[in-house]
Amino acid sequence: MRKPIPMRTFNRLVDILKIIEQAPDKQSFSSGDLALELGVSDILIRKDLNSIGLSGRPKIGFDRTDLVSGLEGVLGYTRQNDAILVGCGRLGRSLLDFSLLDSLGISLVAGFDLTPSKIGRLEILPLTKMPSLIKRLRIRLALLCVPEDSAQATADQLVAAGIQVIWNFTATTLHVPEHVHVHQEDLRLSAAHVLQHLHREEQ
Amino acid sequence: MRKPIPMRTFNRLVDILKIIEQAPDKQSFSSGDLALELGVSDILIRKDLNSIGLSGRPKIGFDRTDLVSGLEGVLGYTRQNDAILVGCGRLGRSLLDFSLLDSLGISLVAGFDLTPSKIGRLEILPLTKMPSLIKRLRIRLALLCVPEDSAQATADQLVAAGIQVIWNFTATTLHVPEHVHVHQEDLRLSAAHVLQHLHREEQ
DNA sequence: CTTATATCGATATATAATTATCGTTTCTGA
DNA sequence: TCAGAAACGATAATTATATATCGATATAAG
Ligand SMILES: NC(=O)c1ccc[n+]([C@@H]2O[C@H](COP(=O)([O-])OP(=O)(O)OC[C@H]3O[C@@H](n4cnc5c(N)ncnc54)[C@H](O)[C@@H]3O)[C@@H](O)[C@H]2O)c1
Ligand SMILES: NC(=O)c1ccc[n+]([C@@H]2O[C@H](COP(=O)([O-])OP(=O)(O)OC[C@H]3O[C@@H](n4cnc5c(N)ncnc54)[C@H](O)[C@@H]3O)[C@@H](O)[C@H]2O)c1
Repeated sequence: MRKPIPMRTFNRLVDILKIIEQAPDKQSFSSGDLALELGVSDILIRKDLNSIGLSGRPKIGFDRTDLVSGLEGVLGYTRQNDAILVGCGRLGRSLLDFSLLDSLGISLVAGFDLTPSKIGRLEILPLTKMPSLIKRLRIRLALLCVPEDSAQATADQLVAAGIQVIWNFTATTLHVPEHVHVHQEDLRLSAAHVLQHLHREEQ
Repeated sequence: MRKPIPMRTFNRLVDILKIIEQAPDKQSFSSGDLALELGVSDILIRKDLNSIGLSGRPKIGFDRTDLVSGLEGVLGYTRQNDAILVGCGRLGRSLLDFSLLDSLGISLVAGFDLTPSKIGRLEILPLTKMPSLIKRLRIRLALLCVPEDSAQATADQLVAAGIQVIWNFTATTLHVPEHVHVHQEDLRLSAAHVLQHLHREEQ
């Protein structure tokens, strides 16, 4: 089995794929081009790409098709993963419309809320239906967008129903068993970066 | 002038402050405690804290009050920064309610949208009023939450009105002049991390 | 067909980040 | 009051990450 990808490399791979998608006309990309946009050396770009089995051609660069399929494969964007959305308020509804998620391989197949309804063609179900649906469709990922004071209790329900990964959009730190993974969508770090720039300008 | 803080250290400082805020009863924190939660060595924690002028006491650890004031100072959470919100749809309204921003030193003092209205006690103004308000209140930060296909045009208006930092919640990559800084709130990277964990579980 | 050049990959070097070691300080309890 | 332990800070060593160098290769132009 191949060794795990270092985090820094992983982050750059995400960035590289983004650059490629934003230049739909380019047929090939040299390590120098990509390096310039990312602010690192071309050598590093080649190392990153080589490490996931991609190679380029002298005088040409890396082929677009190779890059896209290689990167999407490694990043996991190719296969479609079913997920549920819990808490369909303002943020939740915004995410339901956010087409980027689909293109990254995440399909929201059901929504849950205290008050059931229908958004577009998607059923918003009451929470009582959650456990059975998770089991029936073998859902492993949940996006959590409930109010802060319901976050832990809802997470507990998700865990009890067998969810393995929680993408947590609330600011509440969740306590979950060892085998469950929480990815925290945290604006704190972003805010700190924003403030740095704000204050940098000041001088 | 003190040298700039390395990015990795900066990120850990944000995490450390979060840990402290989540343990409101603890009067002091040892580097070992913090290290355990962050998954790094205690030595590194001490280095990080020493680097911003904080020191601990043997047998006790770092004093809560020192930590909070030191960290908040460095991260810029102490002084209040006025900001505007452009695009008051689902995501935008959610952010207007998101009290975390206030506690990080970001006050949303006005909202703008195609359709003016009032949310709580906050006026949502038409875009025509934007330039004069930015100048009058000397606003330097804008949160951008408009639809993807208006993102670049709206950013152009913000730049023309003198905004210096744009916190971009749209997935669109913005092109702005050198002196303007864009902080991209990007779900791509998060999604990739989430998918890694989903697939890790699989084996 | 030959030459010039852009770009690659491999190996070596340099820099940055993290951890280990060790002696010191301050509190606790006998 | 003194021994022991918990935690600290400074310096040294290690590991990880990024860059530099250089020979090789494929393309394009003449
Ligand atoms: N990370 C971010 O980017 C970010 C940004 C803004 C808000 N937030 C957070 O996201 C969360 C949602 O924000 P919002 O503005 O959409 O709130 P909202 O009040 O608009 O929506 C919350 C929804 O959850 C539903 N709900 C309440 N309790 C529930 C439960 N136990 N189970 C299922 N559904 C339940 C409500 O009916 C409502 O529809 C909040 O915790 C907020 O603090 C995060
Ligand atoms: N980064 C994230 O976490 C994230 C999550 C979800 C959505 N998004 C993106 O955020 C943006 C907003 O999403 P949403 O769900 O709130 O959309 P929305 O349609 O609910 O709201 C958009 C708002 O912008 C207003 N608007 C349109 N054109 C405008 C203009 N030129 N100037 C000012 N206001 C204008 C509309 O009147 C509307 O109120 C979208 O681009 C979406 O793709 C980002």
